[in-house]
Amino acid sequence: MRPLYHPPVSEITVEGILYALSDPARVEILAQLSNADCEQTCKSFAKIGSKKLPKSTLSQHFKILREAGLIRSERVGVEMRNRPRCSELKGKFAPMIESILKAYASQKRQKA
Amino acid sequence: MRPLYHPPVSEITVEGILYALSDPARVEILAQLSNADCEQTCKSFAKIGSKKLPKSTLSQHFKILREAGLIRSERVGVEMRNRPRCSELKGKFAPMIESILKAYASQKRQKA
DNA sequence: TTCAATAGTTCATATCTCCTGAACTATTAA
DNA sequence: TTAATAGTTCAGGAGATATGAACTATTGAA
Repeated sequence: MRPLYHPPVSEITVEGILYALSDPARVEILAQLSNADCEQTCKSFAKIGSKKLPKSTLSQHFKILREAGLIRSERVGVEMRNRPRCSELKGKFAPMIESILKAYASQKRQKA
Repeated sequence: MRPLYHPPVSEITVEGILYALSDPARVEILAQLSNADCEQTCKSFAKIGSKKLPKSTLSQHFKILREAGLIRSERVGVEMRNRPRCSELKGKFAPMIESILKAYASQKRQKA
């Protein structure tokens, strides 16, 4: 199993971030991860909204978020802990990401 | 030729906007359109960066931006005028879009 | 150790999406 | 009319995405 790749901040791009967040499942994952009290394993996302996702698909989604520079994944025992990298992205991308998550949260609130 | 569809603000979604902006050519188009003095026809985007795009591709890109609610297209004589809809999106999406364009512009500046 | 269980990754492939050349539509001007 | 210009639509192949099956890594128990 090849080691997980986390791009350095200098390699992260706006397009890459937007692409990663262009899938509804992935915005939802990042949004939930950004709630500090959220469980951070892949397993905990087996259901997103009302949709059940197979683990190979989830693994792909996490990989895309990871390689866009949005999250950091770290093995802890048998599971993978994922957390947003936003503290590392200060200034450069954090305002954009925050405004995206804010708009997404507000949209969700309105639908409910 | 079926009439161009412009979604009402109530139908515009965060995911839709992020998807539309997940293609480098499309962020670039929106970014340029957001400069008031930019030429607004499709024709004027036949080259994006160093890449030459065929008009069928461009037409698709404009359609996606339009149907995500990001631009309004209007026929004027033989050509199509496109302008961003951000004034209509006040509050709901404008901050997000602005922060995206800002991050994109700053990234471009840094590369140059 | 070995075995089983759990969590996730990787691979193969079927499906879906996107890009683009070619044909078509709409408008204008000669 | 006809020609020119600007864009749309369509069809096909090329490329991306989703997912079941097989694999890897870690832990805990026998």
